[in-house]
Amino acid sequence: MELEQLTECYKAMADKTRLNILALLRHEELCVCELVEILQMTQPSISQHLRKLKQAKLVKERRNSQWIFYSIDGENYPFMKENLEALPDMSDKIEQLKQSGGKVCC
Amino acid sequence: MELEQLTECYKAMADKTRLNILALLRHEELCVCELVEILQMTQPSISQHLRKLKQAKLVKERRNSQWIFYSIDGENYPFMKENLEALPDMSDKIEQLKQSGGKVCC
DNA sequence: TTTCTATATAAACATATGGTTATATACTAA
DNA sequence: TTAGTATATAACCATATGTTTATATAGAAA
Repeated sequence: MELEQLTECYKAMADKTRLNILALLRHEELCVCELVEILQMTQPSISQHLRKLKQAKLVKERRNSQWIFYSIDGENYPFMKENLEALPDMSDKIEQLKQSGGKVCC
Repeated sequence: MELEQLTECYKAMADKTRLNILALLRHEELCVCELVEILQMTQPSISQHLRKLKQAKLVKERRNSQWIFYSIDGENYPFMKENLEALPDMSDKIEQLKQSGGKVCC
């Protein structure tokens, strides 16, 4: 692959918050406000991290009325499956969100 | 794996020069002055990139008299093999170095 | 229309990062 | 020992990055 695109990919992954987002999206698609709730960060910060992940083609978005759902876009790098599998399991965070009523959405 | 260590790994890979170094080391171990010659960068710059790669456990070093040879350390991340395979082939650069007498070493 | 919610964008600022120059360290050879 | 080569480190500077606050945009509901 081209070094430029690979660099952009790894730059997108070179941040703890963004790896957290990817680890969460491995379980299911989530909207911005759900990520804000789980990661306890401000909405603009999450939005800007998502923009970087989207520009690097690591996630894709889907609008549903006023919500925008983000999910993993696993087709753009031949090594991405193995990389995502190395991320920690975050199912407890998702479960927590559902039980606190934060899911459904927002 | 731990997010902290994964972040350090991807930070180490999030630079074009360092991806170039990894792509070169895929072919064979190289010393600092050979990398300086191939990449046409200053010696301190290459040294500092190598330090980052070493701290992230992506490369290891071996001293041989006054030279220090760097090579891939592929055992620390389960996904590294696939990631390295996506790097561009640089055998022409290695070949060029050998033909110009830059090899043997320094 | 107006209001509310969800998300994106912009501006400002502090910190991190990469390159350069100068210097230090380690080893070799004379 | 001294001189030369290979590499590492430190200081400095310019640029990149992440966070915050404020504001803009888009859609839903009244």
